[in-house]
Amino acid sequence: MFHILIIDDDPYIGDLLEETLKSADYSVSRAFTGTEALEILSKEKPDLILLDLMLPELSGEELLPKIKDIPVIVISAKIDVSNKVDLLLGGAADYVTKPFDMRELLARIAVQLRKNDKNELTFRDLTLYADALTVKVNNTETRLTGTEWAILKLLMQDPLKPVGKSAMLEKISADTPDCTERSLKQHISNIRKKLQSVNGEDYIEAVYGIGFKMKS
Amino acid sequence: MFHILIIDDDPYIGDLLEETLKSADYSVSRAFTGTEALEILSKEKPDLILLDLMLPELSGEELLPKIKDIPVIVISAKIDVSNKVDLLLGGAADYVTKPFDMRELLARIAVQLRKNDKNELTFRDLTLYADALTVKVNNTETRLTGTEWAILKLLMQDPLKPVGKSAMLEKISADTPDCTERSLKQHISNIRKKLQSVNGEDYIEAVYGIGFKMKS
DNA sequence: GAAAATCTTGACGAAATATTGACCCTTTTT
DNA sequence: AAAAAGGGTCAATATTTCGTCAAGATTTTC
Repeated sequence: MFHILIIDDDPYIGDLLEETLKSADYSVSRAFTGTEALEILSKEKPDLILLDLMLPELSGEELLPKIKDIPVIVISAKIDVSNKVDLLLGGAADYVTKPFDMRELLARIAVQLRKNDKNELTFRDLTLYADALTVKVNNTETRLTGTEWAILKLLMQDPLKPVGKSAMLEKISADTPDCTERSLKQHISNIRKKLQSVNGEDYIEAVYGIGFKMKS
Repeated sequence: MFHILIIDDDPYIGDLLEETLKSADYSVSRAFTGTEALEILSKEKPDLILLDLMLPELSGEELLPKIKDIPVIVISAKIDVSNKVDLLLGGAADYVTKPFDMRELLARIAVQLRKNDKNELTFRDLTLYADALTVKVNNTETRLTGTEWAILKLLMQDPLKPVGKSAMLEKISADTPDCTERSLKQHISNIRKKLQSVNGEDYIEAVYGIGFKMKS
């Protein structure tokens, strides 16, 4: 089940949203101020955020840049186009103006969550499965460990772009708190070995001084 | 550069879109009917599709499910919410109603292309990429080392103005603490060599007694 | 609690990158 | 015109990073 954080100081709209989302089978958290939202985000990581711009203390515009890796749908009464453009370019995934139709909002939420939903990731003849901790190389399935899988996923999410070593460590630190650059190197080596054992190819490329990327 | 396919039978709106997109530095293909669109898609794979619903032969609603793995922004005069919802759930990435503001459309396109971070720097036929540590010369990609990239970036940030050697050293000292004017000279030479190996041109010019600038 | 799987760390050769010396050419100064 | 200073490049050396083996530490599984 997907988890959604509603950030809105207006209790009436907030309640309406919460009720609608719950009946659409989402779980919901609530924040009424920007600082409260940050507090919640430090503890839990929702799949999506609904953000009203008019907030006491910390405004929505200030809050948005602080949110990383979670799609944000901005809800606002402001119909000003330049404001809308700024927010979209500033990281918002979508922008809905009040008053909005609840069915449309639900559809736009579904669009954002659809991206997270695909539990397969492919690159050349590699397929990474989300639920099984495995990769298929050339139709041969190979088992990976948890961290190996997490690392390969990071690389395959954006195969063209090198991923920095420190960025990797940060993102996999949840499962392996004391993974260092030293051990990361070893994990990469182990992934290579497992993939190579199938058809002898090396799929990973080092970018000197930066990190790693998929070999294109 | 990103490539966008416009599917619209109205030549006036299509021309307007094409012109706007081109001036925003996208490359553009055009289709005027649904079948024509499918024909184009069998040959090329754009990064994004703008789809008008009112099409002769094959309607936009029928065309949408046939498009796979490419984000589609639907443009339509239909403001009917249930129609909007159906399309969004049916695979559309976004939905914009006519009449629309061109700046907003551009922002929504940028969101789909995740072009939020401007990590490109161009000068003549050079393009410097921030995340990959590469330059494209005449569409041929060449890899640079970290310091080479940092130096070229400084020069390309404003190509007309010469950059002093001491200023360069200061700004790249984070990565290479013991780079001197002596080694800087060598790095410049190495950059030249890499760029020249593509089409024989020298892009860097020395300013006697000061430093370096891009050759204009 | 023993065995197995996984994670981390030390060591060392290989590869990529950075720095330096030598030498010649060009520009500026005297 | 000669001297001095800056610029350009080759080649050698130094330094940093990468890749892997093997061993020890930790966690998971039975």
